[in-house]
This record gives sequence, C-alpha cells and structure tokens, in this order.
Amino acid sequence: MERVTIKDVAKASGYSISTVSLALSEKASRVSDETRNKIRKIASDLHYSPNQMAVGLKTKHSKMVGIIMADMQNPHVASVFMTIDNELRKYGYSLICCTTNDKDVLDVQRLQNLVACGISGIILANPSIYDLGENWEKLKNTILASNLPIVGRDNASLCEEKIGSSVSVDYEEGAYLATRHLLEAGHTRIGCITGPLTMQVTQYRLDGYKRALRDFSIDYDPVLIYEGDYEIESGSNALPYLLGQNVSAIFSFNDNMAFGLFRSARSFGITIPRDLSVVGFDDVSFDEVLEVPLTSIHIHAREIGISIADEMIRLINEDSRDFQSIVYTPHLMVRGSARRK
Amino acid sequence: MERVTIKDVAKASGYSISTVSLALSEKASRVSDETRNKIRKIASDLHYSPNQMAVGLKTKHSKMVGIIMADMQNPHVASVFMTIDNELRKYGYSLICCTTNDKDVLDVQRLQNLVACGISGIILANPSIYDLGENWEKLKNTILASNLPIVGRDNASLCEEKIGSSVSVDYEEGAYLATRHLLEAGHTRIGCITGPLTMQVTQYRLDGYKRALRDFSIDYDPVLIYEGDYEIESGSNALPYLLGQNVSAIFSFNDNMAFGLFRSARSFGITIPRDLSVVGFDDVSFDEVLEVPLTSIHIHAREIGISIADEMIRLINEDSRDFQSIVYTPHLMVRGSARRK
DNA sequence: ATGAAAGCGCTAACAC
DNA sequence: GTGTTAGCGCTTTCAT
Repeated sequence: MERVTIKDVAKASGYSISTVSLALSEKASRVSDETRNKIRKIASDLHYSPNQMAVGLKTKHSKMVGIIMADMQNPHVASVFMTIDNELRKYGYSLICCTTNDKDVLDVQRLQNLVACGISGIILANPSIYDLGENWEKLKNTILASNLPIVGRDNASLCEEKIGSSVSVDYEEGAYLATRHLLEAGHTRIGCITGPLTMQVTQYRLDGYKRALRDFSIDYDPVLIYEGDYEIESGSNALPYLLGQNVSAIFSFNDNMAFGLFRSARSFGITIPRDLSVVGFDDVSFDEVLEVPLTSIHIHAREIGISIADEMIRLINEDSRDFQSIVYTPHLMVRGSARRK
Repeated sequence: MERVTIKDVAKASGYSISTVSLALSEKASRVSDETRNKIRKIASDLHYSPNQMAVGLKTKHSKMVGIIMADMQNPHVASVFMTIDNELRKYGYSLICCTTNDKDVLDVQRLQNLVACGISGIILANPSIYDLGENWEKLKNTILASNLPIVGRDNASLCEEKIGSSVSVDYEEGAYLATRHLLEAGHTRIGCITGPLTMQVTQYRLDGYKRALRDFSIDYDPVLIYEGDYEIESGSNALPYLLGQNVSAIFSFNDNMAFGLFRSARSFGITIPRDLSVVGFDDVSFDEVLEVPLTSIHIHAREIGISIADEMIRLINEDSRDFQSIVYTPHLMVRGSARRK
C-alpha cells in the first residue's frame, strides 16, 4: 500500500516528471492547457497528493504554522485559537500546536523542533512568554535565528524591535472602562484580582485601574490588590481576602477569575451583585450563562484571531519583514453583575 | 542566516556525514563513545537540529500526529485536547490540528494533506465524523489507504473493523445514571435535550434514558425528546418546548446545552432547581461556577486524553495493528441542580 | 571504526 | 513545449 508519487503520475500520463510537476503547479508555465488538464485528471484519478516533506525539503518551508499557546481550557484562549485555525485553513495552512503551561516553560529545544519541521511562521499566542526574563531572551534569539515570520499577541515591542508583527488589545483602556463603570456606580473601595504582576498585560490593566481612580480623585490603595494568576482558582482565593478589605466591588482582570469569585461567593454568603459588584475582562461566552450575567470587557477575540492569521499569511506570502502593530480597543459589556452602591 | 546542517557538523568535527548521523542517532552503533561524545558536543555547540523534512523524506514519517477535532470552545473538547497534547509531548510528538465544525465537513482533501505532511498517526477526536454516512466511507477509505495508525474516540467498531483503536465512554450507562438520579428524586416527566439523533453517541444516551425509564416502569414518551446539537444555543431553545410538555426535570445530553438552559431559565421565570431539576453530561469544570452547580456525569476526560495519546504512541512504536478498545465507565456527580420533586 | 554513495520525492535550472 | 539532471538534508547499505 505504497503512496503514489509524482513518478507514478508521470508514468501513467506518459509525460516526464518535470512536466507533471509544472502542470500540477499553480503558477502558469509552459505546459499547454491541454497537457495540463490531461495530467491533472490522471493525478486526481490516482489520488496523487504531493509528499509535503519532499516539497518542503526543496522549497524550505511547508504549509504549517507553529503556534505557542496557553491553556486552551480558558475559553478565550480556545476561541482565539479556533479563529486562527479557521482563517489559516482558508489559505491551506495548518497549525502545529505547542501548548505551554506557564509552569513548564517552553524550552528552546521544543521551539527548534518546530522550526526543524519546516514551519513557515510562528505565532506567539501566549503573552506570558514575554515575561520570562532571561528565558525569553533565549527564545527570542532562537526565533531570530530561525528567520521566520512572527506574529505575537499583546506585545507591541515585538514590532518596534523588528522581531515580528503584533496584534494586541488596549488593556489599559479596557481596565479604565471597567473601573470607571464601577466608580460611576458609586463604588469607592474597588478590589482588583490581577494576573501575575510580572506580566506586562497585567501592568497595563493596573495602569488603567489607577487612571480611573485618579479621574475620580480616589487614592490608589495597594491593599486592595490581590495578585492572581488568571486561573479560576485564584479568583476563589481572592474573595475572602478582598472581603476582609471591605470592598464593595471587584474588578477581575479576566473572566476566568471572576468565575472563581462566583463559585466561592456562595460559601461566604455573598450574593452578587447585591453584596458585591463584579466586572470581568474578556467577554467570554459563559458570561451570559451565569444566573447573574457577568459584566465584562469585550476585547474582540474573533477579530484578534483573524488579524493574527491574516497578518501571518501576509508576512509569508510577501516574504516581508515589514512588521505591523495592530491594536484593538475594547468595549464595556454591561450585564448584571455590577450595580449602584 | 542559513540553518546549520549535518554537513556543517561533519566539517566542524572532521568526521564524515555518515559518522555524524550515526553518532547523533539514539540507537547504538559502531561509533566509539569518544567519537560520539565529541560529535555530540560540536553539534550542540552549533545548535544543530536535524531538518525534520529531510529525516521524514527518508524515514517516511515525522514526529507529528494529526488530530481531527470538534469545536474547542466546548470545554470538554478543549480539556481532552490539552491532555493529549501534553501526553504526546512526553514522547516528542506534536499535534497538527484539523478542526471541523460539523457543518463544513472534513474533506478528503484536507485529510490527504495531513497524510502528505508525513504524520505518524491520526487521532479521530470528533465522534460526529462517524455519522457522515457516505462521506465517512470516503474518509475511512482515505484513512485505510494511508496505512497509518488510528485512534478514535467513541467508536468501538473502529476496533472491530480493524481500522484502529478506540477510546470511548459507556454513554448508555452514563445516561442511565443521570436519568435514574432524576427518577429516584421522584420525577416522572423527564425531558431530554439530545444531540443530533443521527449520531451514535446520541443514540447510546437515549438507550440509557429508556432503560432507566423501564426500570421505573415509566413509559417512554417521544414528546419529551428535544433534538439539540450539543451547542449552548440549542439548550436555550429547548426550554420553552419542554416546559410546554410539563416536564419537572431535564436531562441534557451535554453540559453545554444545560448551560443554555440556565441562560434562558431567567427569561421564563424559572428557578433551578426549585421549578426544574437539571442533570448534565461531561462534568466540565464550569459546572461548579454556576450559582446552582450543575449535577452532571463525569466521563474521565483526563484519562481519555491520556489513553488516546498512549495508545497512539504504542501503535506507532510497536508498529502494531493490534487494535484495542478502551472503555471508560462514567460516574454521577451530584451537585445542586436536581432535587426531590 | 569510518567514508562514499545511493536515493527518499520533489522543484527548477538547463538543455533541446 | 518537453525531457534531463542536479540537488534539498538526511539515513543507510556497502565498501574499505
């Protein structure tokens, strides 16, 4: 049960290998339409499909794009992933996955493996890799050495440093919107559940939170900040602490942690939004499932996915290193989880 | 910025290409330990990593496994995916994704592309492809022609037909457990939100539902069956219909649709579980986030993922066609969404 | 213990 | 318009 090769098509059609190759190729060439059609017919009858490893060996790249991902259990992550995959598919590209928990850091080895597979580009979809310090430097060097087009999420400096294109969200603005919403509702002690403070995307949100506070002439109080890790669990853990600080509202830096809040609210006899107002961040589809739908910040997940894919295709097709930085502005989605104090 | 090849290592070490290849290979061979170490040192200094497309062209397969997936937005699907990826990574394998909405059916073309990429095996993680009728026959033929190891979810006949190994869940038993739980709580008119009735995994659940009914001497009433599609939306749509049939409890064939139920319950003035008992299926982690945590059927998602990966590795490494069928028995997870009538 | 050489399936430069 | 041929980077058989 051997795979049919170009040789078989050549033999079956009576033409030479090179003519077959040319005839099957997309780009116009010398072969007459008649010959081309004849050959294509035979190729398809034989169920011929070019060995991509041979093609890749020649052309130096395959129709695959590597993607470095965070945990797909986070629905926002999953949604961006799906969009990228769908968009890329339109151009005949497939994704090779490389998931990383932030714990077991992506090693240079694994990245090199991807490159060795002949991928045509790398998508950096897990923003936490930028905050790995020395380790990120190593990864960056590997990436640079690969000379492959890069599209990264949430890191505009990728573009400034001429490493790759960037598709990001104005997290500062998003956090500002969320906080202001709470402020306008009369809350003055607003707790925050942040992500890891080492992460840039966390700091941006914190900046937005502070700016909103300033606008309302309220002093920033570090006591109201609980450092989470963007996982459900840390949202649950934050609740007793912040309650102890007498907050009347909480801004959770993502929806996931807000879910943790909801989950543990019961056990503390807290009802949202009666006793506590909550605003999340991501606008994940589960937000609407909650008995009290979660007010959140919509960050255009779909558009982000499409932009990442399209930008990658552009970089590949134009063989361009003319990197771009695309920024999406988030919007407040008012639902039921925050109310007037 | 050219990639370093085996030639470079040969030149740098003073040995021939073949000796380098041998020295770098895992399997023991003629090269002395001294030479081997010398060469390995140089290779690593040069950051050499073998071009996988060249390796693949020679050896006929690469360290990649193709996976055909349903929508990752479903947290159960995402969770299985992550587990497979993590487990496969331990053996140096990566996943090439091939997501399919059931709408745009996976075409033979795309499958052939995967095969052409030199994947070492195919994971069929979207059970709906078995129910494509003629189209599944075509896919099956392509799979058979590829002669690659297959591991599929939820289709024991894969194993009987000598197509591949199967990792599945006893859906009949799971549905029986769910229904019995409701029956024991005194409910007699129990609505069902099913998946597409054409799918085998749906039929199994229906069988379990019926068996439980028989055990309690209650007649099966087709009027209580609402055909959904395993998506949130269809759960929402089911509610008004089933309410119209005067049900006091609903068994949703997956958690996703149960979420849809929760989402629309508000607008009908229904409180769960006071007015309506609900049992889901999948035991997704979001279940616990709901104000009324969802009673559900745990189907061992983690174990399924690990089994799929391990079985794939076994098939690849042993070059075996000695297929297995692994079946997991589900368990009832009692939470708050179902109560005594 | 080591090197030379063939060849995996393909593309493209080069002849005709 | 078509065929011949030289590699792409690697593994492996066959000499030595």
